[in-house]
Amino acid sequence: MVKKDKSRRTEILEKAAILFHKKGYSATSVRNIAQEMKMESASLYNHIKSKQEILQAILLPIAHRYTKGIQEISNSPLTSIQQLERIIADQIRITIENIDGVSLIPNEWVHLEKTKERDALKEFLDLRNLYEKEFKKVFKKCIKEGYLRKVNVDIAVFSILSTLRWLYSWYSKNQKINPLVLETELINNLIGGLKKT
Amino acid sequence: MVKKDKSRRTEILEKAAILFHKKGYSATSVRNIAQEMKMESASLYNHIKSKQEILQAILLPIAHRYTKGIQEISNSPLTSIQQLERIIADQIRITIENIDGVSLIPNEWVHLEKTKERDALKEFLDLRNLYEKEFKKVFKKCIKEGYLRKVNVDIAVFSILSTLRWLYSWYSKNQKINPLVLETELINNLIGGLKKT
DNA sequence: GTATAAAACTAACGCTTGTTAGTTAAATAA
DNA sequence: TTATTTAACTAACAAGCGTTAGTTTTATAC
Repeated sequence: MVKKDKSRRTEILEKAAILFHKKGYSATSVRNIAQEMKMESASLYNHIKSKQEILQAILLPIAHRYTKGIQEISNSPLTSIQQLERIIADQIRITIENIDGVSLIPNEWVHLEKTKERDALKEFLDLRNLYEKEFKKVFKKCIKEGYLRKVNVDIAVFSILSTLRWLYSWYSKNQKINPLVLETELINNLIGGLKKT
Repeated sequence: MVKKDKSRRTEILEKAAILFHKKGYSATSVRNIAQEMKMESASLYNHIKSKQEILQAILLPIAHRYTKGIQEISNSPLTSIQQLERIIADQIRITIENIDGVSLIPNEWVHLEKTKERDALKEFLDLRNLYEKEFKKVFKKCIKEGYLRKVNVDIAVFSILSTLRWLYSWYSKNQKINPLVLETELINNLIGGLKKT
């Protein structure tokens, strides 16, 4: 048995992600998604439970992926500064792999709801908090072990994460760039700084 | 004659900005805004032309403010690196002054439309392009004059602007911080970098 | 105090929304 | 071939949307 074709459901999630990316969750109607799938809106409901479920099915796996990634790295035997670099690289990779899905992470999560099946909003925010906590832990270790200057951790981490959150937007318009170049350049800027020494 | 009270219209724009910030333009209904104003939705139309006009009245003045700011600075007799620092400081100040309005800049501009009165979408994008162009110009000058390393300008500028775009989000949750501390710390991180030398 | 203007109200409009019910067509398994 | 499942369809729903019309109340000017 060969690997199953991309399921109809997956197609829907992909099309929806593109539309959500372009217009936002609220401004995208179920009929818009159906049109993109070349079917009637009612037919979508053979594959999905609700519009809300689509959003959850896009966002939550990504949020889990982020958290899993940072935990594996921070538990690895790398030095703290190597860990920090790997964490940044991991985010860049996730973004490039799934631009439209990732594009919803910074803003559209506000439309997650508590449904019968799961409290998606809480689930998302818990994962995000966990991620941020882990990130700060590694960052502090980098300072303590003398790799980084003694800066305000909250401000510095917010600044780095901002760049990574906006990467999807920049990368959408600059896909020609080599991902590896982007990776090294970005890590260099974020950690090493821009000033001539 | 004493200075006129904050007009009812301005109140509406402020309330709307808060709601747009919280839920997004599309998910915010005219009735939501009216409720916040403690009036009926129809009464809003004594003060505004349409929901779309509200969005335009919030976003476009801010966009103009940004562009005016960067142009004044880049035409000043400061050195290139001083200009860069001032541009960053200016953005930080605009953000702090009007958090809810600024919060709409990164994403909600997609809901701007061409109306009878003005092509708000084009107007916004033109301003944004102008801003980015000006920013890159100053940045390149900083490199040319030896203040900054020879980095990829597109990537570095995107990275700095990302941090500034996300500032509203971070600052909403950390208002206790002294704006001036934030300013110096952020400029230092963004330009000077984090690594110990 | 009366006339004018500003800003609220009630009621309703046409349209779009997410979703359900019931039915038919296509694909798969026996 | 027949039975079963999957996935499409048409039609419709109740609720909410932005907005308009017309009216009444409140504030301002003479």
